[in-house]
Amino acid sequence: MIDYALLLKEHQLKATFQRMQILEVIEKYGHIAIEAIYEEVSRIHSSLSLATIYKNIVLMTQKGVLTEIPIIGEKSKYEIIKDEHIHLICTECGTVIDKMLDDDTAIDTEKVAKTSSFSLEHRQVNLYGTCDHCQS
Amino acid sequence: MIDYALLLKEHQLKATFQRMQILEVIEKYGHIAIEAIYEEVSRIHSSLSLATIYKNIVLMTQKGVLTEIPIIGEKSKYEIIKDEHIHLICTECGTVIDKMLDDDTAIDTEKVAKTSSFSLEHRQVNLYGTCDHCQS
DNA sequence: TCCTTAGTAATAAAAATTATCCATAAGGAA
DNA sequence: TTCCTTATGGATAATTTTTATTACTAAGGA
Repeated sequence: MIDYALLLKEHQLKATFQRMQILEVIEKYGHIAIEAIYEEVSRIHSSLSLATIYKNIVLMTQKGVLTEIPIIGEKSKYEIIKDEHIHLICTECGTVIDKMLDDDTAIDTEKVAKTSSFSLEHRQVNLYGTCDHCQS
Repeated sequence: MIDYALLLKEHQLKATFQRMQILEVIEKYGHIAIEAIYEEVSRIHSSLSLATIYKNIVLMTQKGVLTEIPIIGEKSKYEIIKDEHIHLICTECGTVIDKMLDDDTAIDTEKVAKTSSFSLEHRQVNLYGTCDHCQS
Protein backbone atom coordinates (compact mmCIF):
# COMPACT_ATOMS: atom_id res chain seq x y z
CA MET A 1 0.00 0.00 0.00
CA ILE A 2 1.61 3.16 -1.23
CA ASP A 3 1.47 6.40 0.71
CA TYR A 4 0.34 8.63 -2.11
CA ALA A 5 0.63 11.88 -0.18
CA LEU A 6 4.23 11.09 0.66
CA LEU A 7 5.00 9.99 -2.88
CA LEU A 8 3.67 13.27 -4.22
CA LYS A 9 5.51 15.40 -1.70
CA GLU A 10 8.75 13.60 -2.41
CA HIS A 11 8.38 14.85 -5.93
CA GLN A 12 7.50 18.43 -5.00
CA LEU A 13 3.84 18.06 -5.77
CA LYS A 14 0.91 19.05 -3.60
CA ALA A 15 -1.04 16.10 -2.33
CA THR A 16 -4.44 16.98 -3.70
CA PHE A 17 -7.50 14.77 -3.44
CA GLN A 18 -7.61 14.44 -7.22
CA ARG A 19 -4.01 13.31 -7.59
CA MET A 20 -4.43 10.70 -4.93
CA GLN A 21 -7.55 9.39 -6.63
CA ILE A 22 -5.65 9.08 -9.88
CA LEU A 23 -2.73 7.30 -8.24
CA GLU A 24 -5.07 4.94 -6.46
CA VAL A 25 -6.63 3.88 -9.75
CA ILE A 26 -3.27 3.51 -11.47
CA GLU A 27 -1.97 1.34 -8.66
CA LYS A 28 -5.11 -0.77 -8.66
CA TYR A 29 -4.75 -1.59 -12.36
CA GLY A 30 -0.99 -1.50 -12.59
CA HIS A 31 -0.98 -0.06 -16.11
CA ILE A 32 -3.82 2.00 -17.44
CA ALA A 33 -4.68 4.46 -20.21
CA ILE A 34 -5.98 7.95 -19.58
CA GLU A 35 -9.53 7.36 -20.76
CA ALA A 36 -9.76 4.28 -18.56
CA ILE A 37 -8.57 6.24 -15.55
CA TYR A 38 -11.32 8.72 -16.22
CA GLU A 39 -13.96 6.03 -16.44
CA GLU A 40 -12.81 4.27 -13.31
CA VAL A 41 -12.49 7.42 -11.26
CA SER A 42 -15.94 8.53 -12.41
CA ARG A 43 -17.46 5.19 -11.58
CA ILE A 44 -16.02 4.59 -8.18
CA HIS A 45 -15.29 7.95 -6.71
CA SER A 46 -16.36 11.48 -7.22
CA SER A 47 -15.99 12.48 -10.82
CA LEU A 48 -12.89 14.35 -11.84
CA SER A 49 -12.70 16.52 -14.89
CA LEU A 50 -10.98 14.81 -17.80
CA ALA A 51 -8.80 17.88 -18.19
CA THR A 52 -7.64 17.47 -14.62
CA ILE A 53 -6.61 13.92 -15.32
CA TYR A 54 -4.68 14.94 -18.41
CA LYS A 55 -2.94 17.77 -16.62
CA ASN A 56 -1.92 15.62 -13.71
CA ILE A 57 -0.77 12.68 -15.77
CA VAL A 58 1.52 14.99 -17.71
CA LEU A 59 2.73 16.68 -14.54
CA MET A 60 3.33 13.52 -12.56
CA THR A 61 5.15 12.02 -15.51
CA GLN A 62 7.42 15.06 -15.74
CA LYS A 63 8.10 14.96 -12.02
CA GLY A 64 9.03 11.30 -12.08
CA VAL A 65 6.04 9.83 -10.27
CA LEU A 66 4.72 8.04 -13.34
CA THR A 67 6.15 6.51 -16.49
CA GLU A 68 4.49 6.41 -19.85
CA ILE A 69 4.32 3.04 -21.57
CA PRO A 70 3.76 3.65 -25.28
CA ILE A 71 2.30 0.59 -26.94
CA ILE A 72 2.07 -0.41 -30.59
CA GLY A 73 -1.41 0.15 -31.95
CA GLU A 74 -2.84 1.46 -28.69
CA LYS A 75 -2.96 4.53 -26.53
CA SER A 76 -0.15 4.84 -24.02
CA LYS A 77 -0.62 3.41 -20.58
CA TYR A 78 0.88 4.78 -17.38
CA GLU A 79 2.34 3.15 -14.31
CA ILE A 80 3.78 4.32 -11.02
CA ILE A 81 7.56 4.31 -11.22
CA LYS A 82 9.15 1.30 -9.63
CA ASP A 83 12.26 -0.85 -9.95
CA GLU A 84 13.33 -1.61 -13.47
CA HIS A 85 11.38 -4.31 -15.21
CA ILE A 86 10.20 -5.29 -18.64
CA HIS A 87 6.68 -5.56 -20.01
CA LEU A 88 4.92 -8.52 -21.50
CA ILE A 89 2.11 -7.05 -23.56
CA CYS A 90 -0.69 -9.32 -24.69
CA THR A 91 -1.90 -8.42 -28.15
CA GLU A 92 -5.15 -10.27 -27.54
CA CYS A 93 -6.45 -8.76 -24.34
CA GLY A 94 -4.14 -5.79 -23.93
CA THR A 95 -2.94 -6.85 -20.51
CA VAL A 96 0.49 -5.66 -19.47
CA ILE A 97 2.49 -7.90 -17.16
CA ASP A 98 5.52 -6.64 -15.28
CA LYS A 99 8.56 -8.87 -15.23
CA MET A 100 11.46 -8.11 -12.95
CA LEU A 101 14.85 -9.09 -14.23
CA ASP A 102 17.18 -11.26 -12.23
CA ASP A 103 20.79 -12.21 -12.91
CA ASP A 104 19.60 -15.09 -14.96
CA THR A 105 17.59 -12.96 -17.32
CA ALA A 106 19.59 -9.80 -17.30
CA ILE A 107 19.58 -7.69 -20.38
CA ASP A 108 22.92 -6.30 -21.31
CA THR A 109 21.82 -3.11 -22.91
CA GLU A 110 24.56 -1.07 -21.32
CA LYS A 111 27.13 -2.73 -23.47
CA VAL A 112 25.09 -1.83 -26.51
CA ALA A 113 24.82 1.78 -25.46
CA LYS A 114 28.51 1.93 -24.72
CA THR A 115 29.56 0.73 -28.13
CA SER A 116 27.53 3.58 -29.60
CA SER A 117 28.76 6.20 -27.14
CA PHE A 118 25.16 6.70 -26.20
CA SER A 119 24.48 8.07 -22.74
CA LEU A 120 21.80 5.73 -21.45
CA GLU A 121 19.13 7.12 -19.16
CA HIS A 122 16.14 4.86 -19.42
CA ARG A 123 15.43 1.47 -20.92
CA GLN A 124 12.11 0.19 -22.09
CA VAL A 125 11.76 -3.41 -23.14
CA ASN A 126 8.38 -4.50 -24.42
CA LEU A 127 7.66 -8.05 -25.46
CA TYR A 128 4.52 -8.47 -27.53
CA GLY A 129 2.74 -11.77 -27.72
CA THR A 130 -0.08 -13.77 -26.22
CA CYS A 131 -0.45 -14.18 -22.50
CA ASP A 132 -0.95 -17.45 -20.69
CA HIS A 133 -4.64 -16.82 -20.29
CA CYS A 134 -5.38 -15.92 -23.92
CA GLN A 135 -3.55 -18.98 -25.24
CA SER A 136 -6.19 -21.31 -23.87
CA MET B 1 17.97 0.71 -52.61
CA ILE B 2 14.69 -1.01 -51.96
CA ASP B 3 12.37 -2.08 -54.73
CA TYR B 4 9.20 -0.58 -53.33
CA ALA B 5 6.90 -2.04 -55.96
CA LEU B 6 8.18 -5.51 -55.19
CA LEU B 7 7.98 -4.94 -51.44
CA LEU B 8 4.35 -3.90 -51.76
CA LYS B 9 3.39 -6.77 -54.01
CA GLU B 10 5.04 -9.26 -51.70
CA HIS B 11 2.57 -8.08 -49.11
CA GLN B 12 -0.48 -8.20 -51.36
CA LEU B 13 -0.66 -4.47 -51.85
CA LYS B 14 -0.96 -2.58 -55.10
CA ALA B 15 2.11 -0.60 -55.97
CA THR B 16 0.55 2.82 -56.24
CA PHE B 17 2.48 6.01 -56.81
CA GLN B 18 1.41 7.33 -53.41
CA ARG B 19 2.58 4.28 -51.48
CA MET B 20 5.94 4.35 -53.17
CA GLN B 21 6.32 8.03 -52.35
CA ILE B 22 5.59 7.29 -48.71
CA LEU B 23 8.02 4.39 -48.58
CA GLU B 24 10.69 6.49 -50.25
CA VAL B 25 10.40 9.14 -47.56
CA ILE B 26 10.38 6.60 -44.75
CA GLU B 27 13.48 4.93 -46.10
CA LYS B 28 15.22 8.26 -46.54
CA TYR B 29 14.71 9.22 -42.90
CA GLY B 30 14.83 5.74 -41.42
CA HIS B 31 12.24 6.55 -38.75
CA ILE B 32 9.64 9.22 -39.22
CA ALA B 33 6.30 10.40 -37.82
CA ILE B 34 3.17 10.74 -39.93
CA GLU B 35 3.01 14.52 -39.93
CA ALA B 36 6.65 14.66 -41.00
CA ILE B 37 6.00 12.25 -43.86
CA TYR B 38 3.23 14.55 -45.01
CA GLU B 39 5.45 17.60 -44.89
CA GLU B 40 8.29 15.92 -46.70
CA VAL B 41 6.11 14.40 -49.39
CA SER B 42 4.39 17.75 -49.92
CA ARG B 43 7.67 19.58 -50.13
CA ILE B 44 9.55 17.33 -52.48
CA HIS B 45 6.98 15.60 -54.58
CA SER B 46 3.42 16.09 -55.58
CA SER B 47 1.26 16.60 -52.53
CA LEU B 48 -0.58 13.61 -51.18
CA SER B 49 -3.67 13.95 -49.08
CA LEU B 50 -2.98 13.56 -45.39
CA ALA B 51 -5.82 11.06 -45.22
CA THR B 52 -4.07 8.96 -47.84
CA ILE B 53 -0.94 8.90 -45.76
CA TYR B 54 -2.84 7.85 -42.65
CA LYS B 55 -4.70 5.11 -44.47
CA ASN B 56 -1.60 3.72 -46.07
CA ILE B 57 0.49 3.82 -42.94
CA VAL B 58 -2.18 1.84 -41.12
CA LEU B 59 -2.54 -0.56 -44.01
CA MET B 60 1.15 -1.12 -44.58
CA THR B 61 1.62 -1.65 -40.86
CA GLN B 62 -1.13 -4.27 -40.80
CA LYS B 63 0.32 -6.00 -43.83
CA GLY B 64 3.77 -6.16 -42.31
CA VAL B 65 5.57 -3.65 -44.51
CA LEU B 66 6.06 -1.14 -41.71
CA THR B 67 6.47 -1.23 -37.95
CA GLU B 68 5.26 1.37 -35.53
CA ILE B 69 7.79 2.68 -33.03
CA PRO B 70 5.87 4.21 -30.13
CA ILE B 71 8.04 6.67 -28.25
CA ILE B 72 7.69 8.19 -24.78
CA GLY B 73 6.44 11.76 -24.98
CA GLU B 74 6.27 11.85 -28.77
CA LYS B 75 4.18 10.73 -31.68
CA SER B 76 4.94 7.28 -32.98
CA LYS B 77 7.44 6.91 -35.76
CA TYR B 78 7.41 4.28 -38.47
CA GLU B 79 10.11 2.28 -40.16
CA ILE B 80 10.29 -0.29 -42.93
CA ILE B 81 10.47 -3.75 -41.41
CA LYS B 82 13.96 -5.20 -41.30
CA ASP B 83 16.05 -7.59 -39.26
CA GLU B 84 15.58 -7.36 -35.55
CA HIS B 85 17.35 -4.51 -33.86
CA ILE B 86 16.97 -2.17 -30.95
CA HIS B 87 16.51 1.59 -30.91
CA LEU B 88 18.65 4.23 -29.29
CA ILE B 89 16.34 7.22 -28.91
CA CYS B 90 17.89 10.60 -28.20
CA THR B 91 15.73 12.63 -25.84
CA GLU B 92 17.46 15.82 -26.97
CA CYS B 93 17.08 15.77 -30.72
CA GLY B 94 14.62 12.94 -31.18
CA THR B 95 16.89 10.95 -33.45
CA VAL B 96 16.38 7.21 -33.53
CA ILE B 97 19.41 5.05 -34.17
CA ASP B 98 19.11 1.42 -35.15
CA LYS B 99 21.39 -1.03 -33.44
CA MET B 100 21.70 -4.58 -34.63
CA LEU B 101 22.38 -7.14 -31.98
CA ASP B 102 25.26 -9.56 -32.28
CA ASP B 103 26.14 -12.55 -30.13
CA ASP B 104 28.04 -10.29 -27.84
CA THR B 105 25.10 -8.07 -27.09
CA ALA B 106 22.28 -10.52 -27.40
CA ILE B 107 19.22 -9.95 -25.32
CA ASP B 108 17.84 -13.04 -23.75
CA THR B 109 14.21 -12.11 -23.72
CA GLU B 110 13.07 -15.53 -24.78
CA LYS B 111 14.02 -16.95 -21.44
CA VAL B 112 11.97 -14.29 -19.78
CA ALA B 113 8.95 -15.04 -21.90
CA LYS B 114 9.32 -18.73 -21.30
CA THR B 115 9.29 -18.44 -17.54
CA SER B 116 5.97 -16.61 -17.87
CA SER B 117 4.50 -19.00 -20.42
CA PHE B 118 4.14 -16.01 -22.67
CA SER B 119 4.04 -16.69 -26.39
CA LEU B 120 6.48 -14.18 -27.76
CA GLU B 121 5.82 -12.64 -31.16
CA HIS B 122 7.64 -9.37 -31.29
CA ARG B 123 10.22 -7.62 -29.17
CA GLN B 124 10.76 -3.92 -28.90
CA VAL B 125 13.75 -2.61 -27.01
CA ASN B 126 14.09 1.14 -26.74
CA LEU B 127 17.00 2.80 -24.97
CA TYR B 128 16.43 6.45 -24.13
CA GLY B 129 19.33 8.78 -23.55
CA THR B 130 21.52 11.32 -25.25
CA CYS B 131 23.20 10.59 -28.54
CA ASP B 132 26.84 11.10 -29.29
CA HIS B 133 26.18 14.30 -31.16
CA CYS B 134 24.00 15.96 -28.49
CA GLN B 135 26.50 15.23 -25.74
CA SER B 136 28.98 17.70 -27.17
C1' DT C 1 -7.09 -1.08 -74.79
C1' DC C 2 -10.83 -2.00 -71.88
C1' DC C 3 -12.83 -3.38 -67.58
C1' DT C 4 -13.08 -4.29 -62.84
C1' DT C 5 -11.64 -3.34 -58.50
C1' DA C 6 -9.18 -1.01 -55.31
C1' DG C 7 -7.21 3.47 -54.18
C1' DT C 8 -7.12 8.58 -53.75
C1' DA C 9 -8.61 13.32 -52.72
C1' DA C 10 -11.26 16.38 -50.33
C1' DT C 11 -13.97 17.11 -46.80
C1' DA C 12 -16.59 16.22 -42.89
C1' DA C 13 -16.80 14.05 -38.62
C1' DA C 14 -15.08 12.16 -34.56
C1' DA C 15 -11.72 11.54 -31.06
C1' DA C 16 -7.91 13.04 -28.35
C1' DT C 17 -5.35 16.62 -26.25
C1' DT C 18 -4.38 21.25 -24.73
C1' DA C 19 -5.45 26.06 -23.35
C1' DT C 20 -8.24 29.48 -20.85
C1' DC C 21 -10.06 31.55 -16.98
C1' DC C 22 -12.34 31.86 -12.76
C1' DA C 23 -13.44 29.60 -8.41
C1' DT C 24 -11.31 26.80 -4.83
C1' DA C 25 -8.34 24.12 -1.92
C1' DA C 26 -3.56 23.13 -0.07
C1' DG C 27 -0.12 24.17 2.98
C1' DG C 28 2.91 27.39 5.16
C1' DA C 29 2.97 31.44 8.36
C1' DA C 30 1.17 33.88 12.22
C1' DT D 1 -6.53 27.27 14.31
C1' DT D 2 -7.07 30.91 11.11
C1' DC D 3 -5.44 33.59 7.44
C1' DC D 4 -2.97 34.35 3.18
C1' DT D 5 -0.72 33.19 -1.01
C1' DT D 6 -0.41 30.48 -4.75
C1' DA D 7 -0.97 26.40 -7.15
C1' DT D 8 -4.72 23.56 -8.67
C1' DG D 9 -9.29 21.94 -10.41
C1' DG D 10 -13.51 22.34 -13.21
C1' DA D 11 -15.92 23.57 -17.26
C1' DT D 12 -15.60 24.72 -21.63
C1' DA D 13 -13.57 26.20 -25.79
C1' DA D 14 -10.06 25.59 -28.99
C1' DT D 15 -6.77 22.86 -31.24
C1' DT D 16 -4.80 18.87 -32.95
C1' DT D 17 -4.96 14.27 -34.48
C1' DT D 18 -7.24 10.53 -36.56
C1' DT D 19 -11.00 8.29 -38.96
C1' DA D 20 -15.04 7.97 -42.06
C1' DT D 21 -17.50 9.20 -46.30
C1' DT D 22 -18.21 9.57 -51.10
C1' DA D 23 -17.41 10.54 -55.76
C1' DC D 24 -13.70 10.35 -58.89
C1' DT D 25 -9.43 8.00 -60.75
C1' DA D 26 -5.70 4.83 -61.50
C1' DA D 27 -3.68 0.04 -61.40
C1' DG D 28 -3.19 -4.18 -63.38
C1' DG D 29 -5.18 -8.28 -65.38
C1' DA D 30 -7.98 -10.06 -69.42
